[in-house]
Amino acid sequence: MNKSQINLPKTAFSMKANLPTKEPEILEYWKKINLYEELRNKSKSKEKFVLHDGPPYANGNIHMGTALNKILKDIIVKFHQMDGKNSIYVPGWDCHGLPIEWKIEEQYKKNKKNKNEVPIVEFRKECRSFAEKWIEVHKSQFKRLGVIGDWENYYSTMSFDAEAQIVRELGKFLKEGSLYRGFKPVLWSTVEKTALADAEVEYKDHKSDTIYASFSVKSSQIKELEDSEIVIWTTTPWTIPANKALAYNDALNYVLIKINDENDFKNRKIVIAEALLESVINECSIKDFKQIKKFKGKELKGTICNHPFFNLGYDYDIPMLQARFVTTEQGTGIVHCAPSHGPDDFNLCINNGIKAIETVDGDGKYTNHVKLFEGIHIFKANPIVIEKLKDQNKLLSNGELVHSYPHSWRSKAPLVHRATPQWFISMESHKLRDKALKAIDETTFYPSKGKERLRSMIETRPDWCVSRQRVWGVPLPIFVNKKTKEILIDDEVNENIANIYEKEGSDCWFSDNPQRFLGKKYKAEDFDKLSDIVEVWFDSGSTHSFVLEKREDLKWPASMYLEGSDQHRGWFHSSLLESCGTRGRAPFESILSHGFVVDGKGLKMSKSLGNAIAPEDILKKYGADILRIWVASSNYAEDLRIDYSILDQHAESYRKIRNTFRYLLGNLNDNFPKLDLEKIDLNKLPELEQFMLHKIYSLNLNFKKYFKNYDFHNLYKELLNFCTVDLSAFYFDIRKDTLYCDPKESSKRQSTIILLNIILNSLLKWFAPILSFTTEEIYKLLFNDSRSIHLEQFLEFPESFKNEKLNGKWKDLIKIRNICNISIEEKRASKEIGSSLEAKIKINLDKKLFEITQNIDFSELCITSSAEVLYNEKTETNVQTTKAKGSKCPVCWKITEEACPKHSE
RNA sequence: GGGCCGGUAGCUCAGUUGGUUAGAGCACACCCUUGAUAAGGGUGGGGUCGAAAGUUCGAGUCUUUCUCGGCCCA
Repeated sequence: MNKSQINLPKTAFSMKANLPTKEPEILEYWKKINLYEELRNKSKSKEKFVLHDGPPYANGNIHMGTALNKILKDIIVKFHQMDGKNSIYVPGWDCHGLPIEWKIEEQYKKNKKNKNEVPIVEFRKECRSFAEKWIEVHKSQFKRLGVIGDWENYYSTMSFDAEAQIVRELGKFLKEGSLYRGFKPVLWSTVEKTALADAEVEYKDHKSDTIYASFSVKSSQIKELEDSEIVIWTTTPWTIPANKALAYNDALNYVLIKINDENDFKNRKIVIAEALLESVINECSIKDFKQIKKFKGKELKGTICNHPFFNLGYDYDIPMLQARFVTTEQGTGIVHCAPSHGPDDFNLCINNGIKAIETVDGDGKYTNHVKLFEGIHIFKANPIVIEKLKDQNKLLSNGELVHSYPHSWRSKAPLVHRATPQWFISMESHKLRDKALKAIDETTFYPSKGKERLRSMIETRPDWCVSRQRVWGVPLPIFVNKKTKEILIDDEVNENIANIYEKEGSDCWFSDNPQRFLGKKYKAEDFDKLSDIVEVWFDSGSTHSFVLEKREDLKWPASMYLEGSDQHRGWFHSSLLESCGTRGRAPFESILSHGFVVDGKGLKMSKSLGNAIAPEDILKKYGADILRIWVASSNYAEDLRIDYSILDQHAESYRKIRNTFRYLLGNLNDNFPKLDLEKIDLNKLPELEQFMLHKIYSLNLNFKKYFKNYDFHNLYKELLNFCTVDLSAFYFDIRKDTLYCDPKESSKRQSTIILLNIILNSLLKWFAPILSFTTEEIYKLLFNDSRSIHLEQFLEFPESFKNEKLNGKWKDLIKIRNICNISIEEKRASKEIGSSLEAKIKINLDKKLFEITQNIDFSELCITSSAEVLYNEKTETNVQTTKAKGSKCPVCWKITEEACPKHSE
């Protein structure tokens, strides 16, 4: 063999990746070969793994969070597919809801169009086409990330079959009786007679009447309070008739004072927060008083009061309840609660078993639930309330206050919180809470802390309000009997509505004669048809029913739901409740939740900070595979940091991996014969090759372990370390000599080629779920026919590859090698030698090490020109390096005093 | 403001039931190589484990407080 015959690597696989241009070509290729259909055909008979897509909202471009979510899903789906499952991913979109309504309304505003003059059906059509447009945009953006799924047959919450199924699902709650009509305060305009969303509210100054009113204590565990009064302050005197409770704060200090002034309050004792004493005595002009007692808020527990209008028929108990929202910013430190007229009030009361009722009608007039005030408009009620408080001797003081107050953006009229009829699913009536808690126990959570998070929310949440007074959504399919006020519960009617929606969608609810939905059994004139829509969380909470259950290719329950950790309150939550209510168990077997994408410093991404990175920019600069590495290498159990320096680092790792592949391909000259791993005669391989097979075998065990726990950052780290430590710096470096300089037919070189073949095959498959594009690029280069790496399975390695004894021995050898390197480095630093091939090493070993190294050529291992091993019991392992003498072989570059034994003919 | 989660080298991550001098890869510095070459190899520096206090013979690990950050709620 002479210099002209050395085997240098040669491959068509370029060092430069050029991902931003190459990846779209691969996407075209996947489209051409119908990869998704191929995958399904190939694995038809296999066990299913169904990752059910949590639908993103069809609005706006995708951001890093969405990209992370989709890539993580794709990585998991691909892992299961290659692990021998039929791993199916059907993407979906959430389409109904307020944000899209606003977008359309904004367009109306720009074009000076009035929403109220547009027929509902027409408005809804615009919402629908808006959502359709964004689905298409999202689709192409998600595909670009390398996500493989059934993009042609995606699901959406606005498809006719979805709308129909949502009606059927609601029908189940209706029939069961857990769906009931209740009341809940919403921001209401008595001018437009409609509810307003937060975004439709303008805050501006408003002059309100203020009162200090007193509630006499009926009973309390503080003895001195029993003939005292609790004083509250409010800017909405008209809500006093709806008062049901008083709120205090455990953490505050309160005082009991006795008033000595000559007026109606002489000799009366009142309770207020200590911190507000001064402002109260000023505002109420209390000149002469005496503090009787000071106590902690928590002592107020259990105190019951009487309503100021007790003697006018308001003879129910007013309990005092602890609430954190009570502060000492204003007022008296005790807050009057009308559950029908404030969200805080409502929540506090509902948690203490006090429900809101309809106290005010849509026009703003008191209903017959409010004694003495029925028919009076609330905006005219303040003077009457004040008058009656005075009559009852319960008014300490009154005045006026100009403060910021919510107004309608349209009519500019002041708004009120008004308890409106809403539809709730009870957490208790049919044990929904218990069912859900049990279902949580039966679910596997990744990471495990997700379980507690979801559980604590389910444990404390109030009944589920599923109605909204909006337009863009599935209409609540409910009729109420005009006379009896009873809800119509009839499967036939419900199914009739569902069937109609299935054919034409739900728009007809707003336009068609109600008789059409009621059928022949009932007369439309006997019923009120609801005009509410279903809240969108019920929509997406029902996806399992119209996607998983309905589609033949999927299965119910899903193998996994995977979303950001905010979805513990969102989709995980609503899906769990919906499914437990209708089917008694969760629609998922496992939940994987991931953290949020934050910037390099751990701060959230925001426009104002200017730290946001768009997926699009990353794709342009680096390519999807780099982004996929970022996903795989980050610990999704916590927040995921990203910035350009982090991406640069991953791009660097990518280059290392790519060059590992390039070395393999180059030395194989792009030839890749299929090997039967079982048939390899291990005894014919050199020990180094046997050791590497053991490495591959044990790496594969770790790989499986990590994958099973969805522990991708450790999995990726292990793969990367294998490339850098075990291959590049060790095996590849050592075997370069054999590959370049040994004859092609030599058994040592052929053994090396076998190993390269196995390593290439392993790496391709291990990396395929993560580096979906690059592994495909290589696969295409090796097999020039219509196949894809993603149609392959992970390799199974024969157990014979496992060799713990050899592994132990080679661990020692590598330790010795490291000591050799340090010794060589000394000579290099002192400029005695340059390349390690200029070195000659003498290694002193103790007896044990000496014995295991009998058959080892350290000149090969350490890439030196020669190596001598000596047995020396007294010293620890040590190495002496000297400069090799002789001449350099032009083929293998080893320096020998005689002619090169291998390369002189 | 409340609930939950988190803070280990410049970066991404390990660190078992508390137990030697806290690890890996990347990045960085220096050197070598020029037959993986816009590659490859070797050596090395770098951490009061967010802060403080406590429990303990011993704390990155357990407790408390504080601080910073994230999610959810108000």
